[in-house]
Formats: sequence, structure tokens, C-alpha cells
Amino acid sequence: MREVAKRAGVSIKTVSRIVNDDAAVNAKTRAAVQKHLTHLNYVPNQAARQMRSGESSVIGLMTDVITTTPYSVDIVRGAQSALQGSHGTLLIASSEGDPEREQELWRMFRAHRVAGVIYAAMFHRSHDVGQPAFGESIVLANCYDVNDHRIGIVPDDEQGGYEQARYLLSRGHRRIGFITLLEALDATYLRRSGIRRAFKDAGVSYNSDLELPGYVGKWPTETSIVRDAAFKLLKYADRPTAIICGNDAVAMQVYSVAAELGVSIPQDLSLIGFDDLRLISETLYPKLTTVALPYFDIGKCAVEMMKTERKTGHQRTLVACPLVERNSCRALM
Amino acid sequence: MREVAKRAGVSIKTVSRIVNDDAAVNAKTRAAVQKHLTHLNYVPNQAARQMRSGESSVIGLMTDVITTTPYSVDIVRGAQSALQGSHGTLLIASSEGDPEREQELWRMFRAHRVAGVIYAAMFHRSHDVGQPAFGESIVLANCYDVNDHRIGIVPDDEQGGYEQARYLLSRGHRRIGFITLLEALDATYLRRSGIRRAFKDAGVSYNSDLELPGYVGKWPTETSIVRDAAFKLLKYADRPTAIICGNDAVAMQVYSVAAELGVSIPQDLSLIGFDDLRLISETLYPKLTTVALPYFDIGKCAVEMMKTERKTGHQRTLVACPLVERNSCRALM
DNA sequence: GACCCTATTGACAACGTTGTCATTCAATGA
DNA sequence: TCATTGAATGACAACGTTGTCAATAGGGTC
Repeated sequence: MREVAKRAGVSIKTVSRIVNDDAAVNAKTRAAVQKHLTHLNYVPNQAARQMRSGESSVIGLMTDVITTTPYSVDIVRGAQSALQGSHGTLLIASSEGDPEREQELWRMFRAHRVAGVIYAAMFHRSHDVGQPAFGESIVLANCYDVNDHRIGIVPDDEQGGYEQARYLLSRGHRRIGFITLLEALDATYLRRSGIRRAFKDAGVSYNSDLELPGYVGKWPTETSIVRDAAFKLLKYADRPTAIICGNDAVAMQVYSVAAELGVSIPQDLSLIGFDDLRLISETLYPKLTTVALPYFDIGKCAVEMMKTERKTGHQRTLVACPLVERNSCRALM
Repeated sequence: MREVAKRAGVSIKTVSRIVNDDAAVNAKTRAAVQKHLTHLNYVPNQAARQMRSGESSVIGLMTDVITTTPYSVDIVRGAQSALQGSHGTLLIASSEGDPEREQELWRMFRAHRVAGVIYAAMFHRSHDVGQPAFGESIVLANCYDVNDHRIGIVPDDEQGGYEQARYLLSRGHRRIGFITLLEALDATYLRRSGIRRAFKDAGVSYNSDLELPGYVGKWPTETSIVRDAAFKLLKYADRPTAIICGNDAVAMQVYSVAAELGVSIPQDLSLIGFDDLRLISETLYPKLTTVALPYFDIGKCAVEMMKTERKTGHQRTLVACPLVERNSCRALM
């Protein structure tokens, strides 16, 4: 900047004004300085700016073990997209589930004086942020504060479950199986509630004999018994015409069992998943109709909440889980 | 810091010395100041530090459309793990494949005076970084410079292909099918080379009639013909005893075809994949033996190369693709 | 001609940190 | 006793930017 000022024969401040589209600057001066700016390829120093203004354009993003559910990175993409244009950026780091490291990261974020922090979880759960001596705003993504003392953006699993059941019911299915996820997960509980509500709304009685657990044990060492459940359901004399799968991975396993038993999808059996992991839902044949986890929107929403926040009450914000229609469900007519 | 100095009754500089474990400071003074440091929860301002020293502890990470192959986020994790301890962090942003936005990001990285930039691609390919007027070091991850004028860290697909074939050959398979990926991809070419080399090394002649394309068209609008290929291979009178799959998604589709035809894995047919997308490889039944793409190591290596670089020649660094043995291959005895 | 107004520009300080150099003080050796 | 050393500490500048306020000049009004 100094260099530019020197070459253009103006003061450093005038250059600053031009860089910031500030106040009134003579058009001729502006043009002259501009030329040198582009010629020297000047880029303002964020560190200096921030020091001067005390404000930062950087938002911290802390994740836990994000790798487990691969598509949760979409939270990051969503956050980025919300930052577009506002020239903001993301400083990201992963705690890998280690509380000590998490403390370290809070310090790190403070050291960078980030404008706020988003804590993103890999699956819908509660989280205790604690009191990280951090003045800026904290928004939880894909998780919520144990005491709801902070803003949490979470998928509306209840509505998603409702969607699953409603879709099948509306297409004439009445005998509907359900293979659940691990009992301890929030998603399991919420989705089930949604499903039951859909049955009630449709005036169809819910047959809980057709609801089987897909996983047993304790997270994260649970074992899958999806195949057993699938075999059981598909071997009933009065076989269900459709199965609601706890998620896409469950659906994938049911596909395979169905193929082994010569049950064809969707002719003999309709399946609906949850999560919309494209890797699965678009690779299976036929492609899987499923309910999507709105990771992208969660990330986007988290950033937006951070911008607007201002302590507008500390509740959870639910993001809808849209149905993605593909080819695994048949209408019974 | 000023506040701490005031409270401890020392100069600002002394506090600085203590924070940086600098030179000689009287033990008593140190203890006294320390107390105030922790009490006020002091964290040094990175922006100021950086401005003073001109050095930054932040590395930029630019990705293209990272969402498509979900596990490529492991590059980010790897990069982070290499940064551990050195209190470095990642400033990340995604170009979403838009060259204009990419330019913008280079500016942004310059504005933050990052110590270097890692450009990470979602799949193994060449990339033209151009001349982004960026003084610091640039390392390509999962891609390489068109002219090899920059350091590129890429998976050793050739060796991975070799591994796939070697494994099956060593277990007695001789009649081995191969369903390839889209012809235009580097991975396709390299893996095929590796496979052929393995056959040669084993003294087995390579039967190219058993090699079928799994995809046709032009990326990224290709269409999958994996099922056709699988049906064809499995209906041969002299059916192959094993199939090498271009990647795990291909394997997944072959599983389903096999189930439909009553061909059981691994009794009647051995399958080996590529990529090790856990979502697939660990969910399929039986679990898929495959060759892993070392995303994590690529990210880690990229950061390490950046630290050591010093223009040690601009070639590609290959990272090995390890075999992950599970249950989809049978030994013929 | 004295006055004011506006448009344009520049001087200076400050943000929080650390490198450089100077200062103080006590202990050591001659 | 006095010069010399070394340990401990502080004053000050500088990094690149921008907010504040002052300065300059040209143009118009009375």
C-alpha cells in the first residue's frame, strides 16, 4: 500500500480510501491509483485490517469425528455458501472427539479472534459445549445444547419419519415393515414418532409387530442385525408390501436380502430409506427413494443464524428433511 | 496483554517474553505474571503476531467440488493431523469448480497471508493451477500439475491395480473378470496397467475378453452399464471365478446382480473393489475386500511436503494404496 | 474583498505484538 | 574501591491498516 501511494504520488490514506470505495475521491486520482493497484497486484492485509477494526471476517468451524458419516461435510459446504459474497471464510479444525483438543481449539479460535464458531456434529445428537470462555457467538450444527442454552440447528427427523410413512401410506401401502436404527440415537426416537403420527393422521393402525431393530449393542460398537430383520420380515406368510428403513445403509442390506430371496424391488416390495447418501441411493438398482438429511442447509442456516443471532432466544431450529423420489417404491392400486 | 502487564506491575515486553518462553526472566516475576495470564485468560492475538513477524501459521486449503466423492474429506483430516502440535490451522474454501471463484480464493488466501496453499481435487486428475500471483508454496493433493511444474501428491493407482490382481492371482484365481471405470479417468488407465503387470509377473496371460467397460459417455454425465457388464460376465458358460471391480460402487452393483442370479459371494464368485468407501465396503454382505484410496495420507503428506519443499524438484509423489482384506474373496485350492 | 462552503487530500494515532537496544542493579574480580 | 560483567527489565519502533481531524484550494455569496 505504501508502495502504491508512493508511485501514485498520493498519501497512503487516499489509497486506503480507494481500496474501500470510501467517501469522495477525485475521479482522476482514483483512476491513477487504481492503475498502480492492479499493476502491483495489491491485496489488503487482513491481519492488519482486523487489528485495526477489531473485527474478523473469519468464522471458526469445529467438527468432531466428521469422517464417519461422509456426507456431513455438506455442512461445511453449506456454511461456505452462506459466506459467499460477504468475503468471509472458514477456519476449520477437528476435535476428533478429544475434550482436551477441543479446549485447545477454543484457544486457537480465540487467538484468531474469529467472529463466531460453529460446532458441527457428525450425527444428530446433544452436545455439551461447556463454558469455553469464548465471547463470540456459538452455533451448534447437527446437534443441540444439552440444556438448550445455545442455538442448535438440527434436522427435523420427526418430520422426516412422517414423510417416509406418509409417502408409503399415500401410495396405498398398509402392511408396512420398519427396521430401526440403534435405539439410543435421537434419530431413532424422532423418526419413529413421525412415522406413528403419519399412521394416525392416515387413520391406519400401526402394527408394531412389523417394527424390528436393525442394530443392537452400544454405540459406537453396535452390531448390525439388519439382515436378520429383513429375512424375518420377508419370510412372513403375510409379507409386508413395503419396508421403512432406518437409513440408506439399512436399505442397502435389505436390497441384498430381497435379491437373495427372489423378491424384486419395487414390484414385490417397496423400500424407502433415510439420509440420502447418494453413494448408496443413486447406485442401488433400482435407485432408492429416500428422505434426505439436509446437511447443506444446516450449515447454511448455522452461518445465517450466527449473523442474525443477537440472543433471540436459545431454541433449536429444525430444518426439514425433504423426500427424494426415485424408483424403489411402487403404488398399490 | 497490556492489562496483564499493568496488573503484574511489569512492562508489556516482559509479559511478551513470558508468553513466548523467551530468554531469561526472573522466576519470581514469571510466576507472578503467569498467575495474571491465566486469570485473565490471555490468548495472544494471532493477527498482531503475524503482522509483526510477517509469518503465518495458517495454511490455505482449496478444494473443488469436494462433495462428489465423500471420503475425499479425509484429505482435510490428514492435513489437519499433520498440523497438530505445530499449532497450525487450515483456512478452507471451495472453488466449486468455478475458475472465477478460484481467482477470488487466491486473492483471499493472499489477503490472509497464508503460509502456503494446498489444492485438493476430489478425484485423481491433472490440474492447471495457472500463475496465481501467489508467492508461497502450492502443493496439489490428489491431482498433479499439467506440466509437473508443481508438487503433486497422488494415489498410486497403478500399484493399487497391481494389488487387486496380485491378490486374486495369489489365491489361485485364473479366470478373472474386470469391470472398468470411465475410460477418460486417469485411475482407469493406471489401474489397468497395474493389473496387467500383475498378470505378467505371475506368468498368467491376460484375457481381455473378460474386461468390460462399466461406464460410457463423457464425464460428468456418464451412464453406468455396470449391470449389463455383470450380467454378461456371470452368464458366461465358463464364468469367471473372480471379478476385479473398478471401484466399490461397481462392486456394489455386481453384488446385486450376483444375488439376482443366485451366485453367492464368495463361494461362487470372488470380488475385489477399489476406494474402500467404508459406507459400501463395510455394509455389503459379505464385507468387501478392496484397495483403499489413501486420502488421509495424501492430505498429511501434502502438508509435510509444504513444510519441507524448498524447490526440491517438481515431481509427483505417489502414495501407496493398501489392500484391505475382508470377506468377499475366496481362495481356490 | 471578506466570508463561507464543499470537495479533496494528508498527518497522525492506534490496534497488539515482538525485535533492538538501552538501562538498571547487584555481584564479581582486581 | 572501582571497573567489569551479566542478569533482568523496560522504552521504543515498526508491522499495515483505517478513523479522526485538520489543512488546502477552488468557487460562490454578500
